[in-house]
Order: sequence, then structure tokens, then C-alpha cells
Amino acid sequence: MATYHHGDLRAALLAAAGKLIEKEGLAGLSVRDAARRAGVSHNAPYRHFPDRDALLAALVEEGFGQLEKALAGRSGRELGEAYVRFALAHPQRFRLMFMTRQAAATYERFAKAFAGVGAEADLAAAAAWSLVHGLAHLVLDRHLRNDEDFVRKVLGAMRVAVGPQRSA
Amino acid sequence: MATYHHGDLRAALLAAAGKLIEKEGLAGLSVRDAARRAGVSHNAPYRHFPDRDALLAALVEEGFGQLEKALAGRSGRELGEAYVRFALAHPQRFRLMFMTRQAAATYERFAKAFAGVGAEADLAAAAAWSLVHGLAHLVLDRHLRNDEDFVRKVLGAMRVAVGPQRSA
DNA sequence: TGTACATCAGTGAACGCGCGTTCACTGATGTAC
DNA sequence: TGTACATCAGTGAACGCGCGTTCACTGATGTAC
Repeated sequence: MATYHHGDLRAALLAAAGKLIEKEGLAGLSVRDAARRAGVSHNAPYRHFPDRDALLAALVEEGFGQLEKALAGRSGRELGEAYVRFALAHPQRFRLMFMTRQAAATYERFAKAFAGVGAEADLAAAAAWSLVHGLAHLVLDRHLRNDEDFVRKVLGAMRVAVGPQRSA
Repeated sequence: MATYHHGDLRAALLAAAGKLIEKEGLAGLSVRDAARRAGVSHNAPYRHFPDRDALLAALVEEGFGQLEKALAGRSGRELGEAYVRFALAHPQRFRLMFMTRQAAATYERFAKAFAGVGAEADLAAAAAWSLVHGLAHLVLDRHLRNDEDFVRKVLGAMRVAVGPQRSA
């Protein structure tokens, strides 16, 4: 039974857009399509998002919230695995997220994981993030095997080479 | 002096498209725009590329050729630095390139660089590629500092942890 | 409990846009003789 | 060296498309009295 007022169109649009971006890619995601999928007229979205960019921004923000939740409390190889898993679960969203400038909280996660490592902790954090981010992209773009065990082994094949043991 | 026949429109279009994709992004790159920039009517490109996708494919192929040249003969940290440098010089092209499936030659480069490392050479190669690929993306998306010295240090902050010394 | 009214989330028609692509064409080039 | 002609790289007009966005509107909801 269709009600004139939707109830929570904003959430429905976000969900629809989330599905669409995975299906069609960033370029293929249109406001009209999201509206269609939410079962609503093509300009109803403008009640909730001033324009297309605002819809994308909401998708990004939601994504970082989910990523933060997926990473929270983890460190070491587990942290890396969770990161890759998130990317593979939402590849297009993941791509979009990192085209914006809002990744500071994600960096903080890695910084925290290496906080004990000494003067070069920031380098170690940046390297770990790079390793994991690159692995995620290469797997989701099909250049490396999509295989949980493989991912675990690749993450284990590198070691932090800075820290107290060679503090300089 | 305008000649009716262009001379080498294919190359001119490729060059124009290369500039445009960096300026406008993948979605903003249109056949018509490339034609405009090459100083030619909007449908002249169809003499040289059957459709837009073919133009993109040519851009990708050219890109992998350039990358191969940039990596050739290098290994270790130098290899990584060259990789990142390439990505930063052509960010949008780089992104596009790795959305396709044609990166096999690039993987071979890394595989070769780790060929001596033992049974787990493929893991080491995958890890090194991931590190470098992720660093490239994070720097070009502005999540890590764009600074040659910083890049060098990050690449130095990780060590391969597999190989003969712990062959298993 | 019932009614008047403000609010605002939706609708449907309409706009202008740049795009990819097709068409019939025309002018420049190169080759056979 | 000169000419006829095939080839084909360009042109310009035209198409249909989906898009983002605006507009005036209408129907549902909630609140004041």
C-alpha cells in the first residue's frame, strides 16, 4: 500500500544509491535512478539532498562510518584484513570514499596501531596503510587473487622495519 | 594554416584525451571534447576509434607502455619510487589503467624483482606491489603528503619478511 | 472530540544541456596509365 | 609530366537519450483552539 509520504525517504535513497553505485559505477549513479529504485518520483530526492553531490557526500560519510566500525578495536594483520574485507564488500563506494578528503579518521586508526613503535611510528603507519590500501585496490580490480587466505599471507609477507630496535 | 587532412589525428586525439582526463576526470572525458581540443569536427574521431571505449582503451594501452618504460631495469625501493612517480604524474590515467584487466606486465615487473627470494617470492611481489600501489593512491588522493622524501621513507619502513632466511 | 490551518513531502510537466552516434557529403591524396 | 579515378579523412546537420534541476501544484500530517 503506497503512502503519499514515504516515511524515511532519505534512508531509502541512500540505500538505493548504495546499491546503484556498486552496480553501475560512480558515473552511472544518477539521482533519477535512485529515485526510481526508491519508488518515488524523479525529483522527490531534492527534498532531502540539495543536489547530486550532496547524495554522493552522504554515501561517503555513511561509508566512513561503516569502515570505522569495521576497524574499531583491531590492530596488526587483523586490522589489514578487515580493511580489505570492507573494500571488497563495497568496491565502488570504497573508491568514491577515498576520492574525497575525509579519510583522516582512517589514518588515525593506523597511527594508533603503531603508536608504540617509536619515533618513526608515522612512517610505519603510512606504510601499513599503503600496503593494505593497495592490496584492497589490486584485489578488487582483479589484479591479485580474491582469496582470504592469499590476502592473509600477503599481509604477513611484510614487516615494519622501523621502531625502537633501530631508533634513528 | 589549416589542412583538411590532419596528418596524425589519432595521436593528436590521444594527446588531447590524455590532457582532458587529467583535467576533468574519467566521467568528464568526452569524444566531442577531445575532438574540440584537437581542432577537428566532433565526429572526426570516429575515423580512428570506433567508439568512446576504444579511445579509453587506447589511453590505457599507452599508459601501460609508459609505465613499463618507467619501471624497466629498476628494482627495490627505486622501483617503488618510479611507480609512485608515474601515478602522481598521471593520476586519472593511472586510476583508469588499473580499472581494466591489463596489468599483468606490471605484476611481472614485481615478480622479477623478487625472483631470488625463494618459494614465497610471489607473496613478496604481491606485497611490494600492494605497498607501492596503495602509497600511490593515498598520495594522489591527498591522504598522505606529496613529498618525494616522505615517499622514500615510507617505502623504506617495510621489509620483506619471507624468503630463504625463513624458507617454509 | 472536532475543525481550521500551516507545513512540507511528495507529484508531473517542462527546461536546456552535452553527449554518443549516424548520415550523406566533400575535399585532399596517391596511384595507374 | 598530365590526367582520371579510387580512396578515405575530414565536415556539418541531425537524431534520440538520460540527465540535473526548476516550477507550480497537491495531498497527508500534525497542531492550536
